[in-house]
Amino acid sequence: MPATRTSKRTTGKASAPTAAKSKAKKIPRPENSFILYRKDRALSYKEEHPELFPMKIGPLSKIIGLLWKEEPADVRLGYENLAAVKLAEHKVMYPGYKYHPTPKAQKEAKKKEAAARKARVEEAKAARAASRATSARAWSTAKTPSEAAGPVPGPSQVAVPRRKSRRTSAPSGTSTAGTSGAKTQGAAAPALPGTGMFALSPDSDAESRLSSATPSQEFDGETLRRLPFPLQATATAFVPTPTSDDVQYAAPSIQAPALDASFLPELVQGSSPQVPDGAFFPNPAMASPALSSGPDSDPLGLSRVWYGLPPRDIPDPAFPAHLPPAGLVEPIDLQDVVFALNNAQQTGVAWVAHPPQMVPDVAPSALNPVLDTYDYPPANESGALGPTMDMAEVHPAADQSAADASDAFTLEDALDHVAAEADTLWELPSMPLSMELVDFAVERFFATPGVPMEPSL
DNA sequence: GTAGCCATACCATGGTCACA
DNA sequence: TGTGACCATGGTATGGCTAC
Repeated sequence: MPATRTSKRTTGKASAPTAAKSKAKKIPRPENSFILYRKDRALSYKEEHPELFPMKIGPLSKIIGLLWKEEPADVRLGYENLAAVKLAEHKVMYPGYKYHPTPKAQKEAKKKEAAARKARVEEAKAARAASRATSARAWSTAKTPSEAAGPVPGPSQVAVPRRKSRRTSAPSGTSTAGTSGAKTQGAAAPALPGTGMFALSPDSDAESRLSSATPSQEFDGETLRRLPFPLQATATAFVPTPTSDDVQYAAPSIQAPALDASFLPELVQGSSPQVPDGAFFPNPAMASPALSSGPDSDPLGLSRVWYGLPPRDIPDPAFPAHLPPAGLVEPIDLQDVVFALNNAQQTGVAWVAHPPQMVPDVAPSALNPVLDTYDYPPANESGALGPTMDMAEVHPAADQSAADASDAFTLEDALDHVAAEADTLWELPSMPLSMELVDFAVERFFATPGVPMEPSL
């Protein structure tokens, strides 16, 4: 159950400094829905009202707070979904993370200590000033330089020891923090050792190992497979995305009753009267058992894990009706898992879909040239249609995907991929993502072949 | 003396924690 | 269980500190 806000800072005192800015090593908290909204809205507000800028953060936050309250429910829900995904990503990136706010007493003690330090410095400054004044007077009346030097300075006149420099060896201009971009580059961006061992682990050392890694290092395909996002190890055939209209045509026989592990069945290889042997089906009910799946029939391991429908609810400009090119192979990442599970929970339909333009009384082959390659045979008596794929097309595409994955790949690329996907999430249908669902998706993610670490959730 | 780095303060809302 | 506090984000101003 989400906690309700019970208090609000009204003291006028500032919050602690942004951790991401002040301490590169500290793991930042996951962003909540409002913070994500604020980030987006500040940019758009600046575009809408350039005459009001530069504007201080205080007034801008007030304005955005008001706008947030006035936003329709679906917009807020979109950001809540996005926050849920960010939370899931955060759990994957920092499996052992736990929020530890500094107790008030400790904070105040620290503040007191800082104030005392400041007072000491001021005192030393004053002493130096007094010393200079004394010296000047002595010099003005001195007959010789040795006389002008005056007495040996006392302890209070000795300069305060300088603390060790915090300056790094980075060239100037590289540490202009404060922009969102700074988080994905430089020291703030966790990177990996080139050996392929990803420094994510469920223990508390993960933080230091992440921060000590070298940015902008390139990684081979094996390393890439170990990255949390995208999940290359479970590359699988793309299935057209269902829309809300599709749900009503879904086959009753494959509706999932509840959210559990049975939502993640193996992809079934089989055949049907309409498609060639070897096509992949998302559900056993849709494929005859003529062919069985296995390493021989599935050399690329495409049937290893089937996580559900990739969440491509956003129209693909390249193809009508969201249809990807035949044989397109996409990696499935955590976002996909969360979406698929959420969709399953909300609609009870996880696996069956047909193109949005398809209606039951129209023959699939009459609809779209794309269907020359795609085939959507009736799955059962209810007329529900299930997607299948021509594996003669899929396998070469999978080959290409594997080749791409073997290319040198920077962590920055992977992070960009995640960020780009997250940016589109607000367009998802209005469905709340429960924390249970997120946790479940994360657990499934870590159970995936190719992901080396177990989470300690 | 100055350039550059860093921390802090300002503000909003929501999630999370410790404590009574 | 309720409450209060911290902290996540953004850009700018300001001041302290260090290196040159």
